[in-house]
Amino acid sequence: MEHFTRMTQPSALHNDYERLLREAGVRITKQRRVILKIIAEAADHPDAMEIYNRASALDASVSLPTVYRTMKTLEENGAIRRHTFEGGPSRFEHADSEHHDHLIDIDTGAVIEFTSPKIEALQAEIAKELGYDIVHHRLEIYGKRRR
Amino acid sequence: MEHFTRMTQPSALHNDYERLLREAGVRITKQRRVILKIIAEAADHPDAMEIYNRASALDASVSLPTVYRTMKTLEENGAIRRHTFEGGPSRFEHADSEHHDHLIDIDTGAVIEFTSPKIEALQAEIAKELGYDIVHHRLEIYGKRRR
DNA sequence: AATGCAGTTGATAATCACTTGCAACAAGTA
DNA sequence: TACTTGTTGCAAGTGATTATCAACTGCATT
Repeated sequence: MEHFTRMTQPSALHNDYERLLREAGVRITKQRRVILKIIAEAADHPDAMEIYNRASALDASVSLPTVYRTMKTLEENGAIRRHTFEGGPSRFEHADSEHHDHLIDIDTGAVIEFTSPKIEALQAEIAKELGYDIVHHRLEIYGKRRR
Repeated sequence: MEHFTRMTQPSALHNDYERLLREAGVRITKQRRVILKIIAEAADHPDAMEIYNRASALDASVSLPTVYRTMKTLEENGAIRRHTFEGGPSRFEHADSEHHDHLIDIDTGAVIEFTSPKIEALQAEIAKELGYDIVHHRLEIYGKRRR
């Protein structure tokens, strides 16, 4: 079998990201620290509002605009990945995991992660043939659970 | 080589769609006829505003809300396909072509279509393994032209 | 530890991409 | 031609995200 699946694991690497961000000239404010913690511990793919809700519970000083600004900053620094699934708001996940694609359960919104080196290889081949360098790509399968 | 590419071809199948839509109980108003024509003749992937602009040039009585409403109706009846590429508004194309995926030029927004039966097969295999039936999927490669 | 300043923040307003409410209108059938 | 019901334009509303701006705060320096 050439592809495999996994569920996101909570990780405690936010301190590593703090170091990384600091080195990139990003100040570690208490709001960012809280948001970073939320992301690091999330086993799902929360959107900005959900991150705001979770963060507010830990520190009432976090505002929604700051969540959005922070997500952009973290994305630019490679600390998180942004997913724009169909019809909904952006959803985020920490970036300290291997690249993977998503299968979205149309009925529940649940997200299952998977990777397929073969598909990756085929994509690279196609891009090359068209004269392009891949910056990134997105593969989403929308499905219904078979029963 | 198992995959191939093609550019969208203008087609004059809008009359077929008129029949199809009528049979589905959708009234063919002059606004819808104009929009259908725009879509049928488009060789690119215009968004709602662009369709509105092109339609307005042919018939000033077409409004933006009607474009949006019509796109939804056409999508529900399988006359068009909607694409939600990253960061931008929905873009549309007529549905009388084979399924294909997209390579988006990050610098110009240009869209190149391609298909890869191998990738399709791998996706089916993955979904099956996860216990899902594929409703639809989306594969987008974002790249920069190699020079 | 106190200082200075550029980066950050919260509150508020604005923007973008759509969507909805509603009265006037027009397709397609009787 | 009349009728019935779907459609339309306009204006207002929504949801997600971004911009403005004065007040604030990391953090490098003194």
